[in-house]
Amino acid sequence: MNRPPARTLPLSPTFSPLYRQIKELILASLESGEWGPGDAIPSESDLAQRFGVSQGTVRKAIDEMAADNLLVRRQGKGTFVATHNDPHSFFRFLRLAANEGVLPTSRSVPLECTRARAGTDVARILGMAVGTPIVILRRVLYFADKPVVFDEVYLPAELFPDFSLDFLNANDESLYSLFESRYGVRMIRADERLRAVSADRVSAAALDVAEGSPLLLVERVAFTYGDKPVEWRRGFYSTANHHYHNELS
Amino acid sequence: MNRPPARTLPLSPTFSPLYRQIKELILASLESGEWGPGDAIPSESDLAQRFGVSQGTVRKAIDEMAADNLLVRRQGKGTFVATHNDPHSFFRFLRLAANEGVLPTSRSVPLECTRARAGTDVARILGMAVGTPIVILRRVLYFADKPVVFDEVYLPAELFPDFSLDFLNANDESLYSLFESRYGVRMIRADERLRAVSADRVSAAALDVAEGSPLLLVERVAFTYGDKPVEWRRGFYSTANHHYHNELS
DNA sequence: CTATTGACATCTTATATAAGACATATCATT
DNA sequence: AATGATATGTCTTATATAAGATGTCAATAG
Repeated sequence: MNRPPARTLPLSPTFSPLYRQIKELILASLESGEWGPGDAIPSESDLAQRFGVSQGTVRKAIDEMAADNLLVRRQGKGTFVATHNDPHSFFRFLRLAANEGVLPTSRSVPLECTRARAGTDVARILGMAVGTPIVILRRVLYFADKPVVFDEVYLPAELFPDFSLDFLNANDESLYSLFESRYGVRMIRADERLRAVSADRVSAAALDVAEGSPLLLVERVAFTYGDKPVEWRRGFYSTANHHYHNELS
Repeated sequence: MNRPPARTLPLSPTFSPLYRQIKELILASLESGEWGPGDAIPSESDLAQRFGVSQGTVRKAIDEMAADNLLVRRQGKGTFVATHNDPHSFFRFLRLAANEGVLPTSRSVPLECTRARAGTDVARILGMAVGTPIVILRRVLYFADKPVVFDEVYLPAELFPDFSLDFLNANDESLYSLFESRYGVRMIRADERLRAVSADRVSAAALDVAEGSPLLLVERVAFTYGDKPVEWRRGFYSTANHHYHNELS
């Protein structure tokens, strides 16, 4: 039988199996932009040759990255870089569902887009110095012409130049799709914290509910490659006819 | 090289790859109780011989089941049936986190345990006829001696005989751990729907908050093998110092 | 002549099997 | 307490077949 080539196994505290090292290499290529969102990456055997490992090892690395939603396999066609432009993963991060029936098509209405400087909260969450320029976007998501989600989005201004209301109105893609295609910032993971709060004047007005009525507050920190936080979002969900859906396993 | 044995591939609309068929067979053995929670299942090669396939095919089946949290691999020891008794997966379905610091140890205080008959809601959700006997449990979860979660749990009485307050007080395991060890009912998946609601008199009293204050309502349907629903739970979370944590990817 | 069809080659990923090297836990022996 | 045998899962490689997607090209029908 074919003996595998001799390999120096560090066995040290920093040991990681070969397929994971390959995963890191592929990840680096993704991060560097060698293959853009929606592109096909080279075939498994090409990558195997390039990295000097067997096709099965590359396969295992890609398997994990497909499970992480970083890559998408399509039998007979190839393996593709995941993209928020793909209608399939358009609402990958939106866990909203209608209490009955299916979620109707949504409409995003930007309210205002302002420039500011990071306070302590935003600075801590986005890993930046207090006073760093940020962009604040407020918008409402409508479903069947009813306001359901009022979002406040905080972004580092450095990464999103020219971000404006006009720009948003000219594009009807999803926000993350826009981030990806216009600014080259791909969201790959997010952390959410959910609480119940009373509607303040602003969110009550935006969502057309009584001040003080209960709202679901969804605070999200979204990360790009390297676990770098690049968005903080506070979403107020009106949960009279909708709910946040989560599957546990 | 070794040719695989000739195999009748149905290619029909109901085709499923061999490793998935093996998965179903292992699942059937789990469901039948051949290997109980916490037990080690036979080695991959044993299973391969038993099912007449190669070890690698068994491995792929087990890989998926480990990803589904049905099995747990332990290098050098074996593969084990997942259990809610394992401290590791004790709070597998509880997504509660403290706003700052780590979640302190919890204390579960049962309030009442009553018998009733299923109304239309419970009957629909648990897939039973209206009027089927059910058990209703109400309890409060305390963290650092503060009430945080008020739970109403609806169970089919048939599956949970002898369920009573005394019985609960005599056991300080988690509820699912109890279900598993005492009634042989293993929860393997759950669906949750989250909403913000106003505290009614009962939940306000249980959680020591003002009536009308906002609470996070977490409605959960938990399933056992074969996607059979066996628990409906309405949890009211006081989210002043805690939150529901969810990771998206 | 043009458009459609069908056969075919050639990509790709998906599935299946086998085997060697190795890490880790258990247990009996020294 | 240390040693060594054994069993097991893990990691890697190799090979072969199946099947989906797609383009080429010739035959065919209109």
